[in-house]
Amino acid sequence: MLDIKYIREHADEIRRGAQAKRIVCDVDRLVALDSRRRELQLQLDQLRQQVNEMGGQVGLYRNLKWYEKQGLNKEQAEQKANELQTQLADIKQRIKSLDDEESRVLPEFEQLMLTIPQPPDPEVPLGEGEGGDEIRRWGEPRTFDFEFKDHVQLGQQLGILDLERGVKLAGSRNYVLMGDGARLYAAVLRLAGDLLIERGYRAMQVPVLVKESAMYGTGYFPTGREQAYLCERDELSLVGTAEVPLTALHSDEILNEGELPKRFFAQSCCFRREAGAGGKDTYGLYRVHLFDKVEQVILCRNDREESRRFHAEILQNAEDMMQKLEIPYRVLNIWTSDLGMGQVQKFDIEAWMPSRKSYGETHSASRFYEFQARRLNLRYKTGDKKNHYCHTLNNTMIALPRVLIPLLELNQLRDGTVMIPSALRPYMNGQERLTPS
RNA sequence: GGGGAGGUGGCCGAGCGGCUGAAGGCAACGGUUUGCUAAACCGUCAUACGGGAUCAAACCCGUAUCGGGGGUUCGAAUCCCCCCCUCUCCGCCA
Repeated sequence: MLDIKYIREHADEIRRGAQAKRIVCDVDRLVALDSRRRELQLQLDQLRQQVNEMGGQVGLYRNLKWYEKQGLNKEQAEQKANELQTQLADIKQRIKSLDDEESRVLPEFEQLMLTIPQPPDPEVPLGEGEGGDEIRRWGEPRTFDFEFKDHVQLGQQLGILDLERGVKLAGSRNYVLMGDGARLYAAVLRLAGDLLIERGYRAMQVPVLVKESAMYGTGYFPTGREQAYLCERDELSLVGTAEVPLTALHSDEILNEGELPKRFFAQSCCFRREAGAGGKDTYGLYRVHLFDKVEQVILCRNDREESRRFHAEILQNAEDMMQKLEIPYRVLNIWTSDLGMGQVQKFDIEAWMPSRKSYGETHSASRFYEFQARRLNLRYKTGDKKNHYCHTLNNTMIALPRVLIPLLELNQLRDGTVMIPSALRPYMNGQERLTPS
């Protein structure tokens, strides 16, 4: 959410931003509702002021000590009071009708406020459709001097992946990992967490079934509603990322400036319906309904330069993780047309996946400035006792099982066994290789 | 799931239906005093929105907010109804 005053005064900029993001929103309608809303408030405030003042008078005219002091007798005072009450009844009628109008205008206004996207930063490339400009690469895509296998073949031959039973249990886009597969999965997550702990990030364990306010606050609702699993009778939603509970953790709070920045991470289950994905990426472990992710979240001061620095930091953390895993990747500066409602800039990391013969997205690092903090009512107080909205940022540290695709495929040997990258071996009891079990 | 108790400002804690945005205390901040610290004293000390003033702020005015919503009343933190949450006893249970 943006500041209505800012929208009012920079309507053009907002319109251009929405255009660049390819997001449809009605700025004119919003501005019109805003001015009507302010007129109504002004009138209502004035009428309420009258009511308060006259109401106080009524009280006085009913107060024996007071009206005797004014030299009035009971009848005179009573009559004054009644007169006032008659006038009040009239004013309250007017309040009622204005109030009715306000209660029609406000919900629409608030609804529209939630649909206004934040303009992208200038360094974001203008684009069309999904994607971004490649800004760097690390590592070389591996070439094979033998017929390589994809992660599904490898997983099945090693006896660590069972897609059929996953589907039997839970429908399409589900899977089961066994033995070394499950161990490897856990090992990657632990490595990611340990790396972040080393760097001063605070480990968190958070709810993954959250109230709608958290979904709205982080910007996933109302637009992304289709993508979420809802537990409707309890009015709760399963989160698609720990970004939601972590970013909303301090919602409706006023932090002290000294507490910032807050560097968090959480490993959590992530639930995504993949509605609209249609038949896309149905093969293997690429796009599944339930996965695990270690997510980084930073809450910092309201300072764009600071936000940028932290953005670089969380991106670096993820790149370092990929380097530890020895997975070649590239980093994209995502186009305006592929940015979400609140994001001002987003960098994706894509890992080389032999079976896809391409880079595939494994990470997404976004910064939001105040956008989420405003929706969440997440603020901090400075030394001069002023309140400011925080800035929020997040990035994947690692997400599984997707990263198992390059991890298995890139490290396979001719005989179908898979070498374990050395950074993971300590988490696998020193095991160096996956062999059929 | 059933029975009790309770939800007031950063915290604790008062609060006859009008003069209570809310006593008092603590914490915090500014100041006086002081060799330093402590103590003492004085002052400040919720948030949002709107209006006015301004280059902008400071500032001035108003409205709303005492868990949330609705009602009674000229007037509600205070009375009534519904909901939510916390604590506690019982039952159930990873």
